[in-house]
Amino acid sequence: MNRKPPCADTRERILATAEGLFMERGYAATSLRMITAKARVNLAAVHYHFGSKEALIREVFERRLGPLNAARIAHLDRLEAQSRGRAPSVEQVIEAIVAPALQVNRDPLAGGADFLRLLGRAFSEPGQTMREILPAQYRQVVVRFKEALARALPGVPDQELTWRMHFMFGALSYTMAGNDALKLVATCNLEGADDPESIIRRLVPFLAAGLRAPLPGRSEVAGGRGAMNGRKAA
Amino acid sequence: MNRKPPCADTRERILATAEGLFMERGYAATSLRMITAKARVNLAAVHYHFGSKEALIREVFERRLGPLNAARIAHLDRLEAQSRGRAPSVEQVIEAIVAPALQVNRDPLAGGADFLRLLGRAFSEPGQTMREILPAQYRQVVVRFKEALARALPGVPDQELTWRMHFMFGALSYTMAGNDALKLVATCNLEGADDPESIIRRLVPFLAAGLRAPLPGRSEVAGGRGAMNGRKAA
DNA sequence: CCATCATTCAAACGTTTGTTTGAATCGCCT
DNA sequence: AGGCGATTCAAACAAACGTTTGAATGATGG
Repeated sequence: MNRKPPCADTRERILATAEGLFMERGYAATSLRMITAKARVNLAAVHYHFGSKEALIREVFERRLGPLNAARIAHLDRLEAQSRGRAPSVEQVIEAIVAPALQVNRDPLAGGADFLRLLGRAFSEPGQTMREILPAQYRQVVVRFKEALARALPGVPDQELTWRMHFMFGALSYTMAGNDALKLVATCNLEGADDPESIIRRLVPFLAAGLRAPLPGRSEVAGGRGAMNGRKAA
Repeated sequence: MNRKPPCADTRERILATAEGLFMERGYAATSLRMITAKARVNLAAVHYHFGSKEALIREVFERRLGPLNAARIAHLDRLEAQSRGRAPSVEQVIEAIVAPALQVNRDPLAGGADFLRLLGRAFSEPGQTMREILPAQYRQVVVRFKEALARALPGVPDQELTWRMHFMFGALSYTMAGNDALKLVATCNLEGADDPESIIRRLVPFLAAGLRAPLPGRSEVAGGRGAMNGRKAA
């Protein structure tokens, strides 16, 4: 089966190196020669093992995103099994999305911070490739978590919930990708920027409050001057 | 002064075409030949008018982002002048960020939706260029709006507010860039996705509620099962 | 021990990339 | 008219790109 010439981890080293380079330079700006040089691998090896550059990035994503989203759904399953009858809270549902990502961050073998930053960028990256990979990988997650959030937020209409989930994924992917963008606008030193757990501890309440926000009025954009704390409208 | 050969709008046509192509294909994946061909302009014209490809994208951003952020600060100035003594509300401050972008969206001469989507992607795009352009263009905006939000949210500590602004910019830029990413995860048809005003009407309450969220506890991530509507903690 | 197969390797393939060049073109001012 | 300066243009540049090829390599199974 496995013929093992001097180094048989060629495949793995290509994937790991490509992951890092795609993260810090982007897909289009990363050449196969950069990857193979840094991985100390022959240029032709990438075509031998993957077939093309596009097939390579496809595999870089699928091997990470599959387990991550599976862990999210498993977390949600566990949550709904524990609390029989009663629906899990908004915070718990959000944590089921965020905690698996946090675990990936901690585990370099699962991709570590590199993959999370790459993933955060993938959503806003153009090109046909990502528009094929991401929907396939996320469809099930979106359906399941929207159901769970709908149960936790019975007062929020379907359309409104869809939008708020969209905003939530925005803040989430931006935060995951953001170690760079963060410093762009940071006037003061962000302490704890290197500690993902403290970021999560701040992000979850933010998102939960946003999801529970009072429903927007029919016409005007801004609430009155005195618009005060989140009081559910309906 | 202005010698006007048959077409003197060469510069402008390059900028407009580059804006559109960078938006839909990304910076690295857009070649000068694509731009000059679509703009019906000679290839060498871009080097004559701008000097290099990087200088071109730099100008694409600066001519749009400058006025946009200036309008945001002007909006905030007007807001603070009107309400003497009392601090503007969170919703009003958020609207000062969002409304000028909405106006850009409506006005094709100011860049239109193309530039907003390009801008939304710019934050998560790698490369040294963006890490030089964006901080310079946004520094003043961040400082001013953080001051305004701090006055509107006296209970939120400085560190916490910085993070929440980060989350806010995330949801905002993701939403602006998102007409593509939107369809990625949308299981049901998002009505109003083409109407920016209705998006804003949903986004502002979401962000305001997130900014006003109860402060996170010291240790645990998720609130209790019964964690209910936004009650300010401190 | 030789044949076999998966893997590695150096070299080259034809395109496309950003950039440069030098001559042609055109409106303006004296 | 005529020369000037700004602009356009076709052509070429070297470099880098993704991809392909065909021979070397080395462990495995008959």
